[in-house]
Amino acid sequence: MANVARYDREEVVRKAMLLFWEKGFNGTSTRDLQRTIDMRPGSIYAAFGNKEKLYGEALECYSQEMSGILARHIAEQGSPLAGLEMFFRNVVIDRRESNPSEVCMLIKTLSEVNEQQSELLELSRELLKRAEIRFTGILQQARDQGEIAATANPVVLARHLQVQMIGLRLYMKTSGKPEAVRELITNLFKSIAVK
Amino acid sequence: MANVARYDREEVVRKAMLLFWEKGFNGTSTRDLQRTIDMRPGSIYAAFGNKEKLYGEALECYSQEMSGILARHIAEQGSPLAGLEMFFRNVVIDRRESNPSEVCMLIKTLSEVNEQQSELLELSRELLKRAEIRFTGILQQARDQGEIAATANPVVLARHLQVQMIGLRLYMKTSGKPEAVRELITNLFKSIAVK
DNA sequence: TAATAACTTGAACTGTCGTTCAAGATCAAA
DNA sequence: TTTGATCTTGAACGACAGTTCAAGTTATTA
Repeated sequence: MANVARYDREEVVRKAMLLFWEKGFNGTSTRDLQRTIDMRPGSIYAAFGNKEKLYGEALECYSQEMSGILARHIAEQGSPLAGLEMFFRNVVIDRRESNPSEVCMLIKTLSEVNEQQSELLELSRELLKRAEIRFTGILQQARDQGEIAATANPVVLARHLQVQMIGLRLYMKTSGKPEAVRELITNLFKSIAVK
Repeated sequence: MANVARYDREEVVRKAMLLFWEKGFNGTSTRDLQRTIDMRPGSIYAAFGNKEKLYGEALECYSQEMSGILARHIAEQGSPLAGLEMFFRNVVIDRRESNPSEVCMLIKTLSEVNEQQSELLELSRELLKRAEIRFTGILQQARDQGEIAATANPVVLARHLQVQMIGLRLYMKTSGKPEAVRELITNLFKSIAVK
């Protein structure tokens, strides 16, 4: 064939994701990117097309990581509802300082990007929708196992959880009060659990 | 003394606010601003210092507007809790298309801005804190009037409302489902009201 | 009416942006 | 060992960013 790429695409996308997550789309310059992923402009544009498409791949990478974290918590707890609660605590409170940003990358994108990057807007909507569907499935399991009321509606509850996840992470960044947020999460799951 | 400014400062800041709210800090160029507020660079920099300071004034203008809207709803409803609920419906659902953005401008700032504009970060934190204190006061009134349980904690409840307001507005933009969001708001206020 | 302080104008500066592309390097196949 | 397709390099492009400032305009004061 010919010369073969000298970079690991997954690794590169992950590094780009961390930078984009921290600085946002407009806040990240292509020169920032070049340094971070250690590639020259020509290679980047040959591999990814442009900045927007690379950001798109970074968004998908972010989604996969979050999805993996959720799966791990559910497996560890051996219970859908307890797994969800641990996931909330972990993402909103514990990881807030080691992560590039306290805010969900999908939400950052949704609130930053305008109509000129409508593909990114649609992609973040799509990925958030998938997360909600994921929540719905987990809540159905919780209902089947009697962890939440048999009359509860998993679809409505999943929407509720999405609102909480979005709101809590931003409130964490706003207030800087982990104890207050911990209390809010506890109350949230108390109000969901079967009484 | 001498020549007098030919622009109305309040009006100019309000126009700048609407543009910044729509496009964000990094997404708004000074030339965008020049066109929108109809001032030349020299005048802008003489009046406001720089882009960041103008953005700061825009943030305060935004806060005042939101605060006014809340006050009007409470006055109209003649009840703290009903006023709050109408405020939520109005801001999250009714005004979403006429506003420059569906997302709260303070939250947009908080999630976009980095350490290089730490003044703006601190300012949005401060203004969000004021909003929360405002909520606390209203909830205290609601408790005094027996609209919520006498055992309810207005401070914790105000935090809860902040999380909801942030989450609901972003979820509205994510999902594009006003009916689902309306249901979430109804549930929220049902869960708060005295049973 | 002349002087002067305040405000406005817009060209221009320096720096950085996203992106392109010709030239060089690399490796599998012939 | 030569060929040739593929990938890498980094200088360079035009556009636009935030900001400055000398020159011009305006209205008040003396």
